[in-house]
Parts: sequence; structure tokens; C-alpha cells
Amino acid sequence: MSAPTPRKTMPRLDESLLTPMPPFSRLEKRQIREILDLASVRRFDEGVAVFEEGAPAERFYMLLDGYIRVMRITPTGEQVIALHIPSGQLFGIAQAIGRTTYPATSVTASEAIVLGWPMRLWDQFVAQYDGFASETYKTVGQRLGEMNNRIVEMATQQVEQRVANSLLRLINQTGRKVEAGIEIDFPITRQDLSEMTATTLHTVSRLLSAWEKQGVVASRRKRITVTDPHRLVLICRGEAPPSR
Amino acid sequence: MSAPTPRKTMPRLDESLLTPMPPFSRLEKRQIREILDLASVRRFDEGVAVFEEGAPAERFYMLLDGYIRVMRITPTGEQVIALHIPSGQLFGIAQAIGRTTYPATSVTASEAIVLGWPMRLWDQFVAQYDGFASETYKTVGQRLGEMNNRIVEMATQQVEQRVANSLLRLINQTGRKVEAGIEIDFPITRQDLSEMTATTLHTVSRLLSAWEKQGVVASRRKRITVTDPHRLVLICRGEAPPSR
DNA sequence: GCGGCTTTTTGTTCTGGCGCAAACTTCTCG
DNA sequence: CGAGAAGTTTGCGCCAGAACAAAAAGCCGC
Repeated sequence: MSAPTPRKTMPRLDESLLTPMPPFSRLEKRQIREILDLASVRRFDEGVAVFEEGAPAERFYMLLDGYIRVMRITPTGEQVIALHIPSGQLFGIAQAIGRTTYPATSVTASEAIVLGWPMRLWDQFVAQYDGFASETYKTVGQRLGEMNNRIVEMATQQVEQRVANSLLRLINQTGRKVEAGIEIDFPITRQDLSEMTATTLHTVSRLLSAWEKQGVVASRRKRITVTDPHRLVLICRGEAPPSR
Repeated sequence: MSAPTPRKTMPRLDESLLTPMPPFSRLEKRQIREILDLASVRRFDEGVAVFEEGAPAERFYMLLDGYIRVMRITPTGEQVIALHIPSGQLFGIAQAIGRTTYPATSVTASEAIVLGWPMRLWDQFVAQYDGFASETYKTVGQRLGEMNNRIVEMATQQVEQRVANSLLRLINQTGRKVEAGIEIDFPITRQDLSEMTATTLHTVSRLLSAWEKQGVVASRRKRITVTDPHRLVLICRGEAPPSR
């Protein structure tokens, strides 16, 4: 229906790239230049692993453009999606939490542009650049809090509420305003959503269909738009009648 | 059956108290003395809140003796137990993850002795004491990893496996060797266990009864002893036939 | 030793949502 | 443009485990 999406272009390594990113925002141009000179930049297609769980943590990364999905795979092969990382965040920062291997796999949820540094530079960055460590730990703290919330949700809520919650989190973190409402800014399948909410793609599909009938969401293949966020909030609080 | 437990005695504030604790283990006696002089020490009865979710994070703490349970309470009043903290760990370190309020409630799971410092000293400790920050973040990282594991478990495992997992975690972190096996070192009810595993106390009770018949655990009121840890590992891997 | 409380056990019923199966729709690529 | 692949929808039976209920056991203070 639309023209083929243009391939994301490789950016020139320019100070303006990193200046808006919180971990670097307090730095001088000269310092950012230094940091960039040490980085390598790469473009990834959608659905490609940047690193895998258990591998030695040799590099840490910053996502310049696109979305990253952090997931784990159980011994029996099931996938569980832990979180999505929006552009502008560091990831793969195993060193920051005292690990020498990556604790999870990260896969591109869309085409992505990624900056990478050798892990040995981590301590140097922490020591050398003001605000780098504290901003990073703010991010770690946010992720910790988010995971905590998910545990509470999974322990206390029904499937419908959990899925509604996940949708809300997604549009908050990765939503893009479109005419019809707020669209999740990367391709996402029913299967993906089920792996974020500990359910099956069948149940997610039924829920989305029901919500679509009620005008809460609009969806097509691999795309979901929330048209009535407020209603979704009611659903995730359990204040709306079950949609089945 | 036994004589009433003697009340935990308030320790003298002595360097030997902090020397073995990882965040402080690299410090000189003089530095530890400084740190102790800034601390206040308190004894808590079992089941008392040290701080509550949402309260301004005015102090951070180190657990000298006993156990702390970190939990959250949902709007509908259900409790979810996030983790247990063994003695020797810092807790309430909101500042470390960039927060100004406590993200969860912490309650003593047993009688406990706790050291506390005003939060404004946090940055000072980080700046002044070598290894303090990195050891702390190792702890944060461990908790992050543990929570991640729990999410994966909750998403992919059956109740029986989750309860087995929780028991194993508990005896690993807070187990005490006794004649019959390894006992969880603080009072714990079926209800508590159900709040850690997202199930009901009824189901936990049935499981423990079944395991007791199989000689895997021994339990009495508020006490659980694992008599066959290896069997429990099989159960949590799903390699043993369901116990019901 | 007794009354009241908390914790644990056990039985029974009921249902959310999973498992399985099959058809349908939408994209992609030659 | 047609074939195949990938993603989605829908129907139906079933069961793990929640909900409800009630009794039993253990503990505490007086």
C-alpha cells in the first residue's frame, strides 16, 4: 500500500548526535568528540541480535535510532520479552551492574542504528565524565522499577489488564502520534505482545479484536494504534467490564 | 518446645561490625570509624515496617542482623513480596537508582538490627570511599537479575515449579543447616510463600503437604526445612511428576 | 487450663484462559 | 500475478488452580 520504507541512513558521527542523550548531556563538545572517536557505529536490520545472553560482555552500546527488544529464552525455548529500549538509551551495560556476561539477549525490534564501545572504556567514562554514572543509574533504576511493576501485575492482574498495561507502557515509551491516535512506533505482532504479558497469541488476538470493536484500538498486521487511551487505562485498572 | 528466643542484643558500634560487609570491606579502620560515627542503630521487632513505599527517601540502611522483606501493596490491598534481604546488605538505597521516594515497603521478616544514615551522606560515601559504589551496584545488579528470573518463571512455569524455585532461592540466601536438612532462617507462613509465587495459600499448603509426604520438606508452623534439595531442583525444572 | 486467635489442612465447585485445530488474510518475492 | 510464507482470527474442549467453605491444629495471654 505504501512505498517501501527508505532504509535508515548511516549518520555522520557528529557532536549533535550525542548532545541530547542524557548520559552525555552535561559534557563539553570536546569531550563528546573524544567519546565519538572511540565509538563504532552500525546499522542493524529488524530482528537481528545485537548480543546474546551469556556471551562475554565485550561492548556496551547506545541506541541512536530504532528500538531494541530485551528478551530471555528459557531452556525449553520459550521467549519472554523483558523490556523495550527507545532510542537515546544505553544498553548492554553489564559492567554497570557488576556482570561480565550479558544477562539477556537484545534484538532489534525495528531497523536500528547503534553506537558501540569496548567495555574496558566503561570505567574510564564513569571516572572521566561528569553525570555519566548518575544518569546511567537513573536508567537502571527505572528499569528495576518497571520490572518490579511487571512482577506485581503478573502476580495480581488478569490477562486483559496485563495486556492493556503493556500497551499503555508501549505507547508511553515508544508511541508516535498519528491521526487516529497513538501508534506503537515499531512492528509488533500478537505473538510479541503475548511474550510480554505471559499469555498466548490467541488470547491477545481475541482481546485486540474485542477492543477494536469497542473502538479502543485499531490494528493491522504488525501495527497497533491506541485510539482511546483513557478507556485503556480503565481496562487496566479493572474498572471496565471484561471484553469477552 | 524450646525456651523463648532471647531478644537480639544491641551490638556495640565497633569496626568489626562493618569490616566484613562488602560495601565497606576495602576500607581502613579509620574510615569505618567515621562511617559508624554518622550512623544510628535500631532494633526492630518482627513484622515492623522500616520504611514504606512512596515515602520520601530520607535514610538508607544496612541490615546488621535478621532479615528484611521487600514488598509492594496493590491498590486493592494485595501484597506481593519482591525479595528478601539477608544481613550484610544495604537497603533503602533509593538514591542509588535516582529516586527520591522509596519504591517499595520493607518490613522485618524477623527481629532485626539495622544501621541507618541520612540520605544526604550517600553521595559523600560514593565519592569518598573506594569500592562503595561498585559493590553497591553489584548488589543492585544481582537484584535486577533475580527479578528478571522471577518474571521469566512467572511467565513460563507452573505453580509447583515456582514454589519450588522460591524455596530454593530462600534456602540459598537465608538457609541455615540443621540436622534434618536446610531450614529457612526466619518465620515464614504459607501465605508469605504464596505472595512470593503469585498463588494462594491454599495451593501452597497442598504442595507442602504433598512434598512432606515425599520427604522433600519438613514443616511446622511458620518454619520450613528442606530435607531433599536435590529433589526440589528436579521439581523446579519440571523433571519430577506433579505432586497432586 | 481455657478462650480466642492465627495458621494450616482439606474438600468441593467453578472458570479463565490455554491447547489444539483449522481457516482466513495480508504480505513478499520470484 | 501467483505461490508460499508469515501473521491473524475463531471455535471448542479441557484442566490447573482460584474461590469458597469449613474444620482442625497450634499458639498465646490470662
